[in-house]
Amino acid sequence: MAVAEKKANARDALLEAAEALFTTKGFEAVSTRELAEQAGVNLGTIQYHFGSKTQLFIETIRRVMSRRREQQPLFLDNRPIASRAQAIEELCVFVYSFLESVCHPVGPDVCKLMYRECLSPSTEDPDIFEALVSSVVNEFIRPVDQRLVQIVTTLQPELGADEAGLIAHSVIGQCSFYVTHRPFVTRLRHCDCTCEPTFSAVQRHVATFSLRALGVSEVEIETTLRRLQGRALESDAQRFKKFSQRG
Amino acid sequence: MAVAEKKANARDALLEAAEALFTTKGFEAVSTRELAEQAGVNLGTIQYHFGSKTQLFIETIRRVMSRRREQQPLFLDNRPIASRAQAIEELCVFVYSFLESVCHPVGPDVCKLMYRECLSPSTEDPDIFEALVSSVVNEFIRPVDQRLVQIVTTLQPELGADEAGLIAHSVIGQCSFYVTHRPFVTRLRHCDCTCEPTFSAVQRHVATFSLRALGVSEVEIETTLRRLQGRALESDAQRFKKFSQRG
DNA sequence: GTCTATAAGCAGATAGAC
DNA sequence: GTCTATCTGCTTATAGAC
Repeated sequence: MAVAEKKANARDALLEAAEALFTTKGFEAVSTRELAEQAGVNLGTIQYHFGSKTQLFIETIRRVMSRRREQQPLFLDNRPIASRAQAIEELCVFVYSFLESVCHPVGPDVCKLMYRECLSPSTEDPDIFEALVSSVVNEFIRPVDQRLVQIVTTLQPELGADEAGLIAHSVIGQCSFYVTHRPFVTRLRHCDCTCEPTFSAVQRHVATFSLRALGVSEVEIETTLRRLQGRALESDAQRFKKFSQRG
Repeated sequence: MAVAEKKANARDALLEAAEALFTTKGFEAVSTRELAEQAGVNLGTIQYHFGSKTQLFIETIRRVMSRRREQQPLFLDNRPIASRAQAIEELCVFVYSFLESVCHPVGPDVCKLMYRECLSPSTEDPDIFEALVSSVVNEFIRPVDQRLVQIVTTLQPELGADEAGLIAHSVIGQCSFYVTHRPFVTRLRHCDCTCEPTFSAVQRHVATFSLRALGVSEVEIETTLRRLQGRALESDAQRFKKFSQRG
C-alpha cells in the first residue's frame, strides 16, 4: 500500500515492514514482494540480508516478543507483596491491566500473532515453531505466570507449585477467552465484549470471579475495587498506554 | 498420500477428503490437487460439483459443525435441573466432559479448525467468515453457553442474563485455555497438561475453581466430586466416546 | 549493497474431448 | 459426469550487472 517512507537502512526498513505485515496478516499471507514494497527496498534485499522469508519471520518474532516484554512491566514488575490486602489489590490490577493489554494492544498484536501462527501450517517448520514457542513463553507467558503465582501464593501460602500454576491458568484463560473467541462471542451476545460499556463489566467480572474462587470475601473484594476505582487501575492503564506508545 | 479408497460418489468422496484435509491443515495449506488426489477424483471435479475451493470449504465447515452438535448431547441434553445439588453435579459433569471433548477430540478437531480459521486470512473472504462464525456459534458455542447459563442460574437465581453469561465465559475460557495455549503451556510446565496424570488434575481444578467462585462450599464440592468419582463422570465420558465413534 | 531480469514451480480455474 | 491439457497469475529464490 503506502510506500516511500524515509529509510535509514534497508535491513531495518525490512524489519519494520515485516513486523507490520506479519503481525496483521500472518506468515503465509504475506509475500516477499509485499514486504519489499512496503519497506521501500528491492526484492533481492530480503535474500541478501536474511537469507529467506522464513529467517526474516523468525527475527521478526524475536523482535516483537522481546519488545512486548519491555512494554509490560506495570503489572509484572514483581514488586514484593507484603500483605493479603496487597495481594488482592495486585490481582485486580493484574486482571484489569492484562485484559486491557490483550484486548486493546497498542503496538503489534502479539496475541493474534501467537495464536494464529501456533495453529497455522507455518509451524510445521521446526525452526519457526521453536522460535515462536520459546519467544512467547520466555517473553510473554512466563512473566505473566510468575506474577500470578506470586500473588496467589501470598493469598494461599499452603498451595503447592502445581496448584498455584493451575490457578494462574484459570486467570489467564478467562482473559484470553475474549481474544480467542472474540468473533464468536460478539455474534452470540450481539455486542463486542472488548468495547465499552461491556469491557468494564468483563474486567470487573474476571477479577471478582477469580478472587471469589480464591476464598476472598465479598467485603474484601468490594473494598478493594472501590479503593482502586479511579486511582491505581486507571493510573496503571495510563502508565501502560504511555509506556507502550513510546515503544 | 494414501489414495484409492472405494468411492461411491465423487461429490461425497470430495467432502470426505476435504473434511480430513481442511481440519488438519487449514484452508490455505490444502491445494485443490491434494484434495482431488486424496478423494481419488479428477481435479476438474471440484469446479464441477462445488464451483470453487472456497465453496467446498464452506460446505465442509457446515458439515463438520453440524455433526459436532449431534455428537455432544451428553452434557448438553438440557435435562432439567431440579435442585442446587444437581446443579453442582451438572457443572462438574460439564467441565469434565467439555475438557475431554476439546482436548481429546475423537472426530475432526473442530476447535483447531475454528481457532485457526478465525485468525487466518481466509476469513477475509466474507462468505467464509459468515459460514464459520454462524456455524460455530449455532452448533458449538450457543448450546454450550445455554447449558452453562442454565446451571449457573439454578445455583444463583438472582443473577441477570449478562452476569450469568460472563460466568459461562469464565468456565469456557478456563477449558479452552488448554487448547489455545497448549504448546506454550507444555513448554512452560515441562509437561503436556492434556495428558495424564496432569489432565485429571486439570479437570478437577477447573470444576473446583468455578464452583468456589459460585459460592459453593468446600464440603459440597468434595461430596459431589466423590459421589461422581467412578460413576457419572466416567460413564458420561464413555457415552461421549461411544457416541462420537459411531459418528 | 542494491539493482534488473529471470528461473522454476505451484496455485486455482477452465476449455473441450469423450 | 469425468477426463486431459492448458491458461494465467502468483510465489520464493537466484544470477549477474552495476
